[in-house]
Amino acid sequence: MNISDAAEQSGLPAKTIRYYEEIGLVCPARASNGYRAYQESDIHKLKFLQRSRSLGFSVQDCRQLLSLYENRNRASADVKQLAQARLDDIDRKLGELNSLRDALAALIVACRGDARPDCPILNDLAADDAQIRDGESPSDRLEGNV
Amino acid sequence: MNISDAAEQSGLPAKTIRYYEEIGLVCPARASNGYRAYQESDIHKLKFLQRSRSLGFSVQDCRQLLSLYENRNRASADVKQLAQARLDDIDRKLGELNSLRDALAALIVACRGDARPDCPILNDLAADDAQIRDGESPSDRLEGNV
DNA sequence: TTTGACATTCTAGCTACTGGAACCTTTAGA
DNA sequence: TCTAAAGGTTCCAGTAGCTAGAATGTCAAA
Repeated sequence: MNISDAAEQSGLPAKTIRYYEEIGLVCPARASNGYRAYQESDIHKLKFLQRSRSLGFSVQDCRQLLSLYENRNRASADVKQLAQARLDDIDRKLGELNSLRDALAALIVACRGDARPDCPILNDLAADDAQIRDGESPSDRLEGNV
Repeated sequence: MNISDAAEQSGLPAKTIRYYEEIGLVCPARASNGYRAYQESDIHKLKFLQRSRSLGFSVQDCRQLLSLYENRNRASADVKQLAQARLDDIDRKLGELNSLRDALAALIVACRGDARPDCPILNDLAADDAQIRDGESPSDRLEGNV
């Protein structure tokens, strides 16, 4: 099976599949012409990756999950621990996003949004006590943008 | 004022402040020894950036907000529009994260988490119908990890 | 004078891809 | 059989927003 079929079956772009090979996640055999030749087992792994990535696991997490998946002597506790850590991340992020949302929504409501220059949003952003008000250090900030 | 004072007053790491200069956000004067010399107005801008970044605006958004902030003829509608777009982003992301959370939480509950290998989490990740089940294309995925 | 804290520039790395160029192979049609 | 298109290959560069670290210069206090 060539890479475009693998892409279709796994739901991943071909570029991504090549990238996963580059970082050693799924390394298919090669045909005599140099083309990648995907087996069913490779497709299975790619689907596994697609699904775990879509659940927000990092590529490193996926690597671990994949090796647990292939290990017949695994303990389900190990998997659960990984998943729980992810859930904790998500909950933390949800908390941050929710308070962000509230802060922003409040500013938007307060702004008339007309042709005049005075704007509570800008006033808030420029306020001298901004840092004290939300008491946040740079390192607390969200890791990725929305 | 040297960069470390600017860092302290703005709540941003010095490295970040240099980066902001590199991308043309805040470009302070230079002293005769080559050190960056921050004025009050620079500090003000840095604080503005710190606050708007902490509200999740992208650096590009911040650039716009900063220029609106400095434009006495601005219309508050322009600012409001930017903020509203951000809010929409956040709401979309909250929706995604919430469903992610639910899916993951359900899997975790179902997993015994003991020394045995059988694990509903892995089963789900490996399921053949995973893509159909959540009907998601690769491009729909969350832009950043948690 | 020396030491240490601070400043400078530069390069490289992080995540997880993505786009594009230059080139090779296969396949379908005239 | 020739040709053109579609697909494959590798490699390099870029994305966002910093961050780490090296090599070096400057300044203030003991």
